[in-house]
Amino acid sequence: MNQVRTRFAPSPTGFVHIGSIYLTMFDYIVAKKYHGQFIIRVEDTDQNRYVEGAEDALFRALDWFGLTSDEDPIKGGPFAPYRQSERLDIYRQHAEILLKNGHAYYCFCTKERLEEHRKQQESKRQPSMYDKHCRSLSEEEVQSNLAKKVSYVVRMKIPENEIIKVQDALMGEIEFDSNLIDDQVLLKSDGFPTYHLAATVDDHLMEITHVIRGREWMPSTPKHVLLYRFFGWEKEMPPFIHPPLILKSEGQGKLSKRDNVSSIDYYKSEGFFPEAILNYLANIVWNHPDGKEIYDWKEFEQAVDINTPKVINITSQAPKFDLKKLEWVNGEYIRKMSDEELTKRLQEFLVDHPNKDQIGPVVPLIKERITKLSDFVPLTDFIWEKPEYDMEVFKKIQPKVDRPLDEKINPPAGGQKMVLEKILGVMETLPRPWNAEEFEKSFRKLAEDDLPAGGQGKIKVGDMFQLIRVAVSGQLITPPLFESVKIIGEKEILDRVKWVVENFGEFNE
RNA sequence: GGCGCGUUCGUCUAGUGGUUAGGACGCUGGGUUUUCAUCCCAGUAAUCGCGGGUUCGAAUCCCGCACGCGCUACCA
Repeated sequence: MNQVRTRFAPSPTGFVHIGSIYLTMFDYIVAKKYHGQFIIRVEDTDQNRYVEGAEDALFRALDWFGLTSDEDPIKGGPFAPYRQSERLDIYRQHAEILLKNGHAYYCFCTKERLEEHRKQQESKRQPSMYDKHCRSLSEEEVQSNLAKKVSYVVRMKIPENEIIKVQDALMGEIEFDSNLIDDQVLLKSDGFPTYHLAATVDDHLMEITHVIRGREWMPSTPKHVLLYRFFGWEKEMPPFIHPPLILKSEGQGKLSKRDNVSSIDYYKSEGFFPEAILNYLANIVWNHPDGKEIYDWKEFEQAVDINTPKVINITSQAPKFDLKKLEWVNGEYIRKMSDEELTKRLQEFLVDHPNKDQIGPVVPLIKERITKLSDFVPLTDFIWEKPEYDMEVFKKIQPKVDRPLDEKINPPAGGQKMVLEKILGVMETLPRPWNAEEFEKSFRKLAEDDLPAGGQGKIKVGDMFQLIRVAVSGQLITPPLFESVKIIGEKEILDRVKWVVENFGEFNE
């Protein structure tokens, strides 16, 4: 069997879209499963849409996902160059072959004429297609126009009255009426090829064995089938695989540039793992035979079998993007990761964090509490910095007592201050270094026996610890209290609690 | 408008003539827990887009319709 060769053919026209990664993943697993080659070919044939730096961003993104190519414009390879703008001669030569064997023709129609024609068709509610005006030009007219350097394009001569059959891997045989297929432009007036010519020629020349591309290409596949025929390459025509497009989670249409979740920059900045994203992307079109939801791309290879018609056993329906589920998948990766690995990833992610060398001990505390790396910061800020205290937060803890306390303790704010003073007192006498058992025991005792002064009532243990939590962190939700306290250190804790007691009721007004 | 594809819980998916239509996310409730989260348990939710057939029997096969998506450029 021939080497399996797949390709991802991006056009550098903007930021890297999640859909590109989704498609590249298919290319990658098909090639890797059979120890073949995965190629990146840059389709920069539209000079108007070219965006400086887009290609670079793409390579960085693919690298991040570990979707490394065997041949590409940077690495080179046996079929270089891999940038279509550097292969213009090749397309020109192939256009000439078609011109010569009668499958293509010169078209000198102006853009104005085409536009006018299109408008007329639309007003008559007819399908908008080229009227094949230049198909009937005489040889003399063509030569004369060429001699006069009249601007031209090369169009494909689509045969009439024929049913073009396309074998689509995922959808089976699809029939197209050739009369409804436009005489596609193959070579533009600027000498650049259109996608149809360039991709077909390159796929053949680069010996691509499986064409995997977005579903939006399906309607133009009959043109490509025809090109294979016109060039006499029918026998080597690869299977076409058109995975479904990813749709917006709400509203209508496919995931577009306007959706923030469509850019991979979003995932990088939020701290998602590339492998988790890949897992999610596989998951929306494929289900693991064991019912597993969490698996890596190696397992996703099970979906691939080039000896079956579908090649990749995925669903044909277009899925909606679900960020919630991606977050869940990412959280699963975080939880199953070793503390060391997670620490490393956090340090890489938190490049500017002032205490990033000290996050190691904190990691086990937050591992089950974050779903993406960016969640780390708001959850742990208080560990390194004295928090901003807010009376509103304290007011949310309404100590519940089993019977009325004296008027000094009610209203609650007053009671809280008194309790905080008691807490400070216990902390000051607690033998150092503090240990978890002693810490908990002392405060339980405080809650159950020594509060309030005079023994008139009890505070719930939970409320007690909440008060300590807020005094230490300024917030109601934190990683485990004692572990956090240990990391912060006895002295700093005492300073904070003392400050809170002294300034109670004053801050944040 | 034309052409093509698609249509099972809110979302992703299993299911290929006989199932209590299964799993996952989400959501809700409960348990564990000093908060949150994790973990565990339970629940919620799909008359399988609609209407006709075929059949003893249909989510599964056929036809029609509706809806959704894509394409309809000298863009990819």
